[in-house]
Amino acid sequence: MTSTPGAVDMPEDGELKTPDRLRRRASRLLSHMSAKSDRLVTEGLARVDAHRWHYAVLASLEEYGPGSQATLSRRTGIYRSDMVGVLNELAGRGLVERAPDPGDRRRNVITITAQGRRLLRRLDKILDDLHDELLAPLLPAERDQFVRLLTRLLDHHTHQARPAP
Amino acid sequence: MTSTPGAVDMPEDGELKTPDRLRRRASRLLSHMSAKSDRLVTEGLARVDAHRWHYAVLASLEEYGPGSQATLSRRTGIYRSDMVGVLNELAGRGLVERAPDPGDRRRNVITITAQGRRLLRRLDKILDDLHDELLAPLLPAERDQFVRLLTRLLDHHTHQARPAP
DNA sequence: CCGATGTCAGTGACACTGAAATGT
DNA sequence: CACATTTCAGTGTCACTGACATCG
Repeated sequence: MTSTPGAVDMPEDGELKTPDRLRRRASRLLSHMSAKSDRLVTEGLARVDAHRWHYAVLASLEEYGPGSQATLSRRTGIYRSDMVGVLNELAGRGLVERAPDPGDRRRNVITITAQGRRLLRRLDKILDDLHDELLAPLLPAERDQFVRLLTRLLDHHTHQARPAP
Repeated sequence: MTSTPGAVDMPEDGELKTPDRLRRRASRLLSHMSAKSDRLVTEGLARVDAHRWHYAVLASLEEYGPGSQATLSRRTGIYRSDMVGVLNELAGRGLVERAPDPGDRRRNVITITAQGRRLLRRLDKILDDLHDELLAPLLPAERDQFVRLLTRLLDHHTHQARPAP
């Protein structure tokens, strides 16, 4: 047993009766839930030797079309510096093509390949299942609302201009 | 200007007309939103020389009463390895007291001090403001629902027994 | 002997910085 | 010249592991 005679009694989180609305801060909920979600997705994708940024880049390419590395960076939220390595990976696996932009010789134009599209289909299915697991306790309507609320929050904070770097 | 004559046209995220429901995955929304939230809170607390775990530990102590380090660890989600350093910090600032548990000589009992409570009040106010900023685009009722949905999700995934370590 | 606790040393992932080379 | 792009070489943070000594 956990309790020892004479020892100080220490209530755990689970033993609480009333939900502590005071301390259940949205920021903490977000942090912890995001950690769970990240682990779930990362592990799910690792089972097929894929990573989160694989999906992010491939999906972005299919949705918005080819783009420079800086463009992809802005679309996916992956830093320009890190994008280099990600694209090395993806190009090495034949999932994207990296070619110099004839119109602006600073840039590379990244294009998704047929193989990239095939992997994307597969990852999409896997992510559908993982999201079913992630959002399991919510009804379909609640899932929609959750996504809508999150989207509005994120849009608000990304369209907010950042202080000059 | 961004566009150069002859260069490949690359739509950015902001120029899109229809919201891409396909790609707006909950996991990605959570990750990105959590990142924003974490930065907001971290920066806000840094302005008064405090950290996220300061608040987590102090709030946990005030809500649930004194506890061992392992107990605090479970309540706050901070790893028990990391809790050592956190408590060194807090004890060094006179915000908590660390005393051996007479009933179980393995444990330390951590208690919040009067000064700790004072800081907690202050941090609570600061966090209230930060959350107003964080949840700005949502109406009060929507904020409640957002927190409720998050809470249900998190509860589901934390009460799920983890595979044996 | 098994398990919980407090501690330390260390790892891996990731967001982010700084700076250089090249081009507009 | 100021600015954008690609790249590389870092830093800091944080969740997490492994191991150890102490104790129940």
